Amino acid sequence: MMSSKINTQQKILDAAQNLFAESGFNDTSLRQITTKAEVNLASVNYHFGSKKELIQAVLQRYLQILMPRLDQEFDLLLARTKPNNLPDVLAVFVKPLLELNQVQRKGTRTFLQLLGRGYTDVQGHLRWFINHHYGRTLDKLVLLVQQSCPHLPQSELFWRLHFSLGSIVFTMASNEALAEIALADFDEAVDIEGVICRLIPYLSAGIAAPVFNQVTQITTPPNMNEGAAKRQINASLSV
Amino acid sequence: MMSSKINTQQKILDAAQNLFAESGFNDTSLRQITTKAEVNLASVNYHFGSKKELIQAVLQRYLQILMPRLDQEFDLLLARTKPNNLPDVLAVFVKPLLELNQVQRKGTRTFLQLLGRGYTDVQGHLRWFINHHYGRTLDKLVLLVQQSCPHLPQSELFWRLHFSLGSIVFTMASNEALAEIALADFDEAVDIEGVICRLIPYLSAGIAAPVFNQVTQITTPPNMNEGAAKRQINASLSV
DNA sequence: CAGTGATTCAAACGTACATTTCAAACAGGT
DNA sequence: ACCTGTTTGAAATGTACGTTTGAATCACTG
Repeated sequence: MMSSKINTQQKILDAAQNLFAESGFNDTSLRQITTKAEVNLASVNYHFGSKKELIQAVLQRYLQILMPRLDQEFDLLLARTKPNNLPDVLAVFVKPLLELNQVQRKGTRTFLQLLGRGYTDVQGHLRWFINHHYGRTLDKLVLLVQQSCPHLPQSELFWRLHFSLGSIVFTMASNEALAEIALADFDEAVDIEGVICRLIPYLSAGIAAPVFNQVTQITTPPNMNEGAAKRQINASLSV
Repeated sequence: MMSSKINTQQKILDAAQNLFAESGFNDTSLRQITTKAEVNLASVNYHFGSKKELIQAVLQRYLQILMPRLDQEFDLLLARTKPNNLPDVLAVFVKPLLELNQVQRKGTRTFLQLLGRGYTDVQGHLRWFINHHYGRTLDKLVLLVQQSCPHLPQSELFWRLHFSLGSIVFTMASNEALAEIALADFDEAVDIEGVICRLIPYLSAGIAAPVFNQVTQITTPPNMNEGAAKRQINASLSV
């Protein structure tokens, strides 16, 4: 039935992932993708059904490798008797992320850019898609961060995790431009690994920062309902 | 010649700013804008020339108020003999930003959302527009941060300022959704002021975090050229 | 109140998009 | 070699967009 022509799907996925990473999902047309992939325009709808599903397939190629790896790293940390400190928790991302380079050339950079696009472009279906498939893993991450920052109220943690997500996503979306500037002005060749390593101390310090009681803040007494809190932190963490 | 019908431009600007803030520039059509503003479709091109120029006009309404205020705050800090600490530098944003609420209801939130959209949507002309008009003011900010963090190499500062920009921009772009979650799960009504106040300790700690010498990092010796560095940090800071 | 320039309006233009259609080309099994 | 189901190809469909057009309407001046 099928054999030698499997690669049409691959050609589409490869072309799509690079164009998506460069220009975002909304600003990349199926015509650009099929032209670059040297396949017929109708192939995308034939093989993937729709543009939406193509976007999900492109991300899924990386997620199905990354997420199980992260999951097992999280389990290792959770199994420890002593609580982990925050930099160690964040550091577990490094290896699984860099292993994506073995999946595909520049895989790590591409995946992170795609993740950034998933947030900044309006792609509600991606949010749902990721959380539906990998919500359990994300739960473990939130738990680990909570354990490593026991002094932080849940609400503060919620905001800081999103601040962090913003740093990551924004940096990765504009990653190439930033790397070029860094190279030109500081003679520093910063690859994706370098950026990740620079992010960790920044994020660790930010997340664990002392809570500052602001003058103007009129906060309702923290009256939160426990279970929903964690679920929602993680739900909104996914794309 | 003109008198009572000035408000067509205002109606367009008001409708456009809210739709832009909600859905981004690319995903808001002139038809949506003119429908909401209850004006004719052709009015936008008649009064503003093009969609691009409308986008700039929407942002300009806030920038021309905010930036001079920031500029004078920066000058005050720069005039001090003792170096300022980082939280104080970042804190000067609070008042000028909140004053935008007097310009328009929910002005602060709207402006920050628009700024976020300016980054996440691909709007190269906005980058140029802001830097062209307000580059001098941004220079002063970079200088202040440098002074308050003398232990940081320029390249590290460069990256951390962008990490911070990502936090701000991303948080503001998804501000409403986050605020809703916070309200539902933590019984915390977090307005835009609350978010800004939460951001400051996070950003301060992140930017000023100790530099961590990563194992894997193979960095070329810091060989930077002084003037270009500052210029580029700020150039890439603008939208 | 006639005339003039600024504004509004409905309609159309040209372009780009995702998706559909259906015939042609292709494969593997018998 | 022939059928059968899978994949490709070129073309068309329908929708939405930003922009342009030219006549109609308005507001003001002389």
